[in-house]
This record gives sequence, C-alpha cells and structure tokens, in this order.
Amino acid sequence: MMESRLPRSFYRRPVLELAPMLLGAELVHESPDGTASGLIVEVEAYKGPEDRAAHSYGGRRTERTEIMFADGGHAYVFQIYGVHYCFNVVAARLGEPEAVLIRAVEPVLGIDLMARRRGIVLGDKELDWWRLRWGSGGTGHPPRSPVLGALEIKRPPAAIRRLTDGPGKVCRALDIDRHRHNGLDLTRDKIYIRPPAVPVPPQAIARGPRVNIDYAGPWADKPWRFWVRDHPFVSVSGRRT
DNA sequence: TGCTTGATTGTCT
DNA sequence: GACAATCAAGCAG
Repeated sequence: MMESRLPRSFYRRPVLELAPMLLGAELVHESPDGTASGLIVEVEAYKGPEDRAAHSYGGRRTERTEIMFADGGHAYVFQIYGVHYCFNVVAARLGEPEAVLIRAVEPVLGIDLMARRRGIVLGDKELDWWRLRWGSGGTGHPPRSPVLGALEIKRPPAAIRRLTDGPGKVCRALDIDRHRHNGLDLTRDKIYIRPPAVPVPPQAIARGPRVNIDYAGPWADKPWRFWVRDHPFVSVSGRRT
C-alpha cells in the first residue's frame, strides 16, 4: 500500500478548523509487531491558553505540556487516571499550545493485532462482519468516503466496536504510550495520519460538548467535540447528537 | 442497555 | 494531597 501522510502544513491551522478535518483520516502505527490503523470518527479540540479544559490553560508550560507548544503535527500523549493513555495531535504553530484528542477510530489494518492487544477474542460472527465491511468494496456506486461506508451496512458486533470506541482503547489497540511516543513527529515517524480518501461532507459531521471536563466551568459547554454522525464506533459516553 | 464504582499513577498545588 | 481529556466489571431492570 502506498504511504501517503498528512504534511506539516495540514496541521498548522487553528485547532477548531483542524479537528473536524481529521474525521475520516486514518491514524496509522507501524510498530515492530505489525501495522495497525483506524479511521478517525471522533475528536475533541483543546484550545490553549484560554480554554480552561486544556492542559495548556493559562499558558501553563510544564514538562508534560511542553509538546503542546511545538509546531503542528507532533504527538501529545498523556496518561489519565493512572491507567490509560490519550493520543493527541498538536495543532497550529510553534508557541500556540493547541491539540486535538483522538477519541475513537474504526479499525482498518491489523484487526487481529488490535484484538490481541485489547485482550478481546473475535469469533466467526465478528470476522464475517469484517469481511462484509472491508472485503468486497465495489457496489457500483461512485467513489465514496470509506468512513461513511459504515453507515450503509449492518451495525458492527459489540466485540469489534469495543476495540477502539474510546481514547484509552485507541491507544491500547494501536500500542501507543507516553514513554515511547510522546513528542513523535507525525510527518516523519512511525505514527502518522493518512488523509481521508474523500473528505467527510459537513452534513455528516455532528458536534457537541466535550466529555468529562466538568471542572472547566463555562468552557465545558463549548461544542468542541466533533464526530461522524451516527457512526457506530463513536464512543458510548455521548453517541447522541 | 444503563448506571455506579474502583483501579492506579503522573502531575500540579 | 487531590484529582484527572477513562475503562470495565458488576448489578438492576
């Protein structure tokens, strides 16, 4: 498969502009175990320094947040609740500490690898769904967005959905952690993002408040979470419009 | 299907 | 010392 990856210029936009543009793109990790990837279906924008929900709120610049101040196109990976990691894409330019949290993807490459990493066993029923979804492609329609293809077929089995429908699950399935991957350059390293085959049309994008940031006061109400409308891999905590 | 709760550690006050 | 951009188990219905 041809490697194409988003260039630096793509990431150098204001985070609220960049976040929805990442929907339908493919997050890829070429690890020593093999390659795994998923289509991005849910994101959240964190707009430092004015955004109280952002780790860079108030311009707070610490060892942890330092990478948020880097040029667009770097990876910001942090640990949460002592047990999970969250993967973010640094947005905008050097000195502008903005980032996009990847909340959910739909598995594309390496589903067996992801299942193993997640400790989930996939049976025949699940794999049948998989073949239907990715196997035979051509239905005679004009080229369409792969990410929207999920809306046209039967809802995926729970075991497959559970692989990557949440930010901590995405990191586990793609084997991403803070120690090895924080600060990676998405334009050069083994973690990168392929552009959407076809951009997701505006009417297929839903938006609403971000998840689990009650501490952020009025900022918690900003509709800065974006997802592919009705997509089955969007995280459970707020699938509704 | 939906709610409640405990796990566990880096980070900042 | 408090708490967090989460997850999964357990239980009720």
